[in-house]
Amino acid sequence: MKEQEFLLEKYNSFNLKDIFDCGQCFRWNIEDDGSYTGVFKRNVINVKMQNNGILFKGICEDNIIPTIIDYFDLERDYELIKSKLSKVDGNMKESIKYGQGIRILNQDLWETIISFIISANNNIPRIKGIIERLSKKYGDKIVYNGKEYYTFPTAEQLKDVSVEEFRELGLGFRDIRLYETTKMVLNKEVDIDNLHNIKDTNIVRDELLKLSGVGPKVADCILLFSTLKRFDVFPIDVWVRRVMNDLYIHKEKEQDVSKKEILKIANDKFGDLEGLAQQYLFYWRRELG
DNA sequence: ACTCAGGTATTAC
DNA sequence: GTAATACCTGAG
Repeated sequence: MKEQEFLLEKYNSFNLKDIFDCGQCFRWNIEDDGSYTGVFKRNVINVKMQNNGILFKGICEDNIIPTIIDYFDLERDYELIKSKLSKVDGNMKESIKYGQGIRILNQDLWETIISFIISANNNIPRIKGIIERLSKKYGDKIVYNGKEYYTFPTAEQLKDVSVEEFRELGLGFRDIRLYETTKMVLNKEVDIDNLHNIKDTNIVRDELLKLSGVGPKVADCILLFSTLKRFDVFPIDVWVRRVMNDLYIHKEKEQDVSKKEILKIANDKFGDLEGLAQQYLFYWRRELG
């Protein structure tokens, strides 16, 4: 397959660090020149900021232009979203200033499901390591610029992997969850392709919750970060609980803050953009500690 | 040795 | 329904 290029000259709300470090993805890595290289679907792409625009370059299965527009969510008006959210209050305005270049990627649903099951009670370096080993062992190899990259394995490619083999990748207690979820997806106990056709986010969430290893937080991450692209969700992890307590609730112990009260405040304040609001707040708080 | 990290599943009121 | 507890692993 030959290399393709796409130079995006006009853009806004686009910053590589903000996009790749805001916690939504695990397979993009920074290069020595400050560009990032990542694998998604069967594509290996390098993204580089230049003075004349953003250069996307790499191995792309289909035409690179629509592929990039779709994956980087380039048709959505983030400037409008940010201006709406900035009006909510000073906190939101501050967090948006910090993460002004965030875009929520349209990541493959299956990959997002597995990745966030792996993320449970885990840390980012280890999550990334597991995903790379999983891809190297069961995905397909793609060579680009003399280096080897691996596609994220499909459910079909994980069909015959045993619980023990999953554990050898360093998955820990998540081994059985990957095993069971792979089976459930393959036998269509949960028909994940059909989820895109369901309008009501709550119904989609209930479907995702049937999967092993998918609880409320992971389900909301999948809804927000995959091609399902629901913004009416508010994934609550330790950072979000912390920032919401500090800004709006002010309890002595953040562990005492209930999920319910966080969700109510989030919905009251941010409405149908609460998913985006969560991402700005999460990134802001986690980066500043 | 011990704690912690993008939670979930299981068990017991 | 809600609360308490165990859980792989590896880095600090």
